[in-house]
Amino acid sequence: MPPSSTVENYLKEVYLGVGRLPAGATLLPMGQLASALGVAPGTATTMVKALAESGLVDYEPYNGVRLTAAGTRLAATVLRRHRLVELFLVQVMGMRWDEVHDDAEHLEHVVSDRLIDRIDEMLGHPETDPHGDPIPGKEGTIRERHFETLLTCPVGTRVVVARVSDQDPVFLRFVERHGLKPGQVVSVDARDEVADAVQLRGADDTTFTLGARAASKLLVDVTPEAAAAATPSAGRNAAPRR
Amino acid sequence: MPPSSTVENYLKEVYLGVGRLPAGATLLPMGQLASALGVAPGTATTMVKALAESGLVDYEPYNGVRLTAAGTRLAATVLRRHRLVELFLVQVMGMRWDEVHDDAEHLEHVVSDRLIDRIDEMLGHPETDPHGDPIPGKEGTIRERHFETLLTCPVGTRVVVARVSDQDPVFLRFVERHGLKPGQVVSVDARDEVADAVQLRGADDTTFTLGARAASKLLVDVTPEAAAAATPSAGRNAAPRR
DNA sequence: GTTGTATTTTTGATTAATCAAAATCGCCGT
DNA sequence: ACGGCGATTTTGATTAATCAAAAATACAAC
Repeated sequence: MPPSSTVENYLKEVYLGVGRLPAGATLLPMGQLASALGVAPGTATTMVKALAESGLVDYEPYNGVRLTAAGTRLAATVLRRHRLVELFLVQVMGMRWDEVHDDAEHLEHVVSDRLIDRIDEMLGHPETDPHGDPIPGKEGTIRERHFETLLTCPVGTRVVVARVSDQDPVFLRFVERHGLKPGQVVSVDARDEVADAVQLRGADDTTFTLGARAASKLLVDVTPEAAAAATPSAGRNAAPRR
Repeated sequence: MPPSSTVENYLKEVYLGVGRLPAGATLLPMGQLASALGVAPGTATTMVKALAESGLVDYEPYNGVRLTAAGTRLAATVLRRHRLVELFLVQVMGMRWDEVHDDAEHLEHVVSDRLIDRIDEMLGHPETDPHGDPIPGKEGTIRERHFETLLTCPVGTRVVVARVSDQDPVFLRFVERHGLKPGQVVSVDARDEVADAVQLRGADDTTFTLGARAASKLLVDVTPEAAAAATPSAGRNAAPRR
């Protein structure tokens, strides 16, 4: 009776899906859950009813799902495994940050507590994974910080990329090429509402443009302390230099 | 259509089961397969028929199963993943050799080719895992060496433990305590057929007794080269000293 | 208010893997 | 050669997860 991979995935997606909801909303519509999981709507409904039965989610027919405390705890441990594994694959195994997601997606369901603790220890109890996503604590605690995005942050100030909220390898490689990995510094030169784009200036003073959709996937830390602490060119979690 | 974990497990157990068959036999009885997998006999029959349909095994009703060439190749890649993972957990993650089996049992079904290649490379393309079991090659080739056991090897000569054919943690810890890990030297002082036991002398000249059942699980290399090459006290694949 | 549309739920089936228990088979021993 | 017993196969059901398509529902628009 450990939860099946399927159950773990549902809980994980409910957690992530609720996080992406517009401010104020707390119920994830079934359609969104179904498409995040790549299953038919009816499948999600059936499964969610079962999860509600087990006390892992609250389910309001026609309105959506939300995690209970127990469900949140479980989702957090899955996310913890996923993110620790991703960071491990980058830092220890020397894999690229854009190629670790799929392996992590599978490994998150099978690594034992003993092994995940070993990984956590080996990485020095890290707080975030290579994409800047927070790593939940051992007891299922998640500290989600709030960030601006390149679409909402003040123009002209140097900000530090904190998190990239898209796992697509193509996008991640693009982000890397432009020096936008978590930990790297950038500033918004201008923002053009009409053109739906932002003008950016990287640490090396090169400028480039990003569409609004892409810009909104780059979460940034606007506090002065962050800018001060940031390494000018190299991001965190880079592959081990030798 | 990658093979399911279940299929991989069936193929793996057919491979291992056939290996344990008395000399001459090549067909693994369904009962043995079923109990190795922990399923009811009928379940094994049903599944094996399906595997035969897919051309992975030869199935002779009432006689047993055997792998086809295709089945052998698949079994080898599963075994390769399992054994590389076990060695990785010991060498890189610093886990004990008696606690890695269960993790490997799960991981063997989910590690990607890319990751397993990375592990293989990181370990320097090892030939055997911590228990001395051979690691199949990338292309599904398995080189099984033939070994004597402490029950059949010559009395009085120094031999090198090559392989321990039992994954039980309790037994493995016992083996370790007595300096019988793969790579370590031992010699048989005497063998008593009636008492069903062997008198052993370890590298440090301590003597102890092993029952026949246990002795037969310790495969040894009796060639003089092996004895010459062996480190007197430390076995291969020991945890990284620091 | 009625109606339309998009979303959600229901329904009925399917697939993979399993079990328990009944039926069957192979073969050993006298 | 035959009876019986242990191993194997069959049978009938079950569980988890899924889909397609039909039915129901919510809500916004008119």
